[in-house]
Amino acid sequence: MLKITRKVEYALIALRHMQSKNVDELTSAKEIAYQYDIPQQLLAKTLQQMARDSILEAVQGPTGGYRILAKLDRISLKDFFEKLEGPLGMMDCYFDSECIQISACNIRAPIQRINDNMRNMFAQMTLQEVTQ
Amino acid sequence: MLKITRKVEYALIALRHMQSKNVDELTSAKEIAYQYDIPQQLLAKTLQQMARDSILEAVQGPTGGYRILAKLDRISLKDFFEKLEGPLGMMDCYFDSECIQISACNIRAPIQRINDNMRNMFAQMTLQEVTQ
DNA sequence: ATATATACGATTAAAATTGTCGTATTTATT
DNA sequence: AATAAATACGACAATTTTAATCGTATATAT
Repeated sequence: MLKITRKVEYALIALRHMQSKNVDELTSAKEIAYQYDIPQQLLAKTLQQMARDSILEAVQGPTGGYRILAKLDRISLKDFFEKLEGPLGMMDCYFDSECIQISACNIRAPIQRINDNMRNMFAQMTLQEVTQ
Repeated sequence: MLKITRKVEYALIALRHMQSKNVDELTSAKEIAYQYDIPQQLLAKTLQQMARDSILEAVQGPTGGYRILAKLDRISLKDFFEKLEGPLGMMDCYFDSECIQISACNIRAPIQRINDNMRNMFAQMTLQEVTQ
């Protein structure tokens, strides 16, 4: 429970790797996959998604690759997680509830309190803090 | 990602239900399962585990059931989660690491920082706060 | 032209979670 | 003593989620 996914893990590894380079230098999926022993295609999809989310910039063609586009100190960990994985809730009913039992449920409110604390925590940490 | 499990969910529902009763009154797994539409056997196992962990007291035989044994304001959410689900880490390498890539890994330290924050947060919330 | 990179939908594989089954034990009630 | 209703718990099955792969298209430097 309460685990991050490989997708997030790979994304963080990639960002950290890119941060150790010059800002406009390109890094290919292959390079990262090889260096950290990550499935290349899967990593590539994650990088592509980050590009769609304007966190990275992608350059096609040979000699292409990715570089960091966004200001990482402006992106909270909460936003980052939600960009990659969708809404961040400890229970699905936090957002859209198709739970029929909802009227009988006696823990919705307390869970939401925990959840708010967690979201708050991740809202206060920036990507920069994590990848610097 | 970062979801609590049904086991924890059912445990919280059960505790909250029991807290609405007299302290020494017994509640059967059947009663809770029926009222909240939870698989009875699964709930029973969770209650049994809580009994092993001295959170609940179990009474056998017909008219038997469970009652709250522990002081819920003395149990942190972190301890509660760990009793039910084992070590609480956002990545498995937080505890025992069989990750071969570990020397190449560039995010172990940052992830541990996030993790410490999360553990800290759950260490500061008590079960009482959640189920009251 | 060719090689090498990104782009991405569809599918498969693996792992984790969730739920069920079967059987044993305890004990209040008759 | 017999019965019924509860807990106890290991083993198994089903389901869901996550992770990984496949196939094909597109872009572009050489």
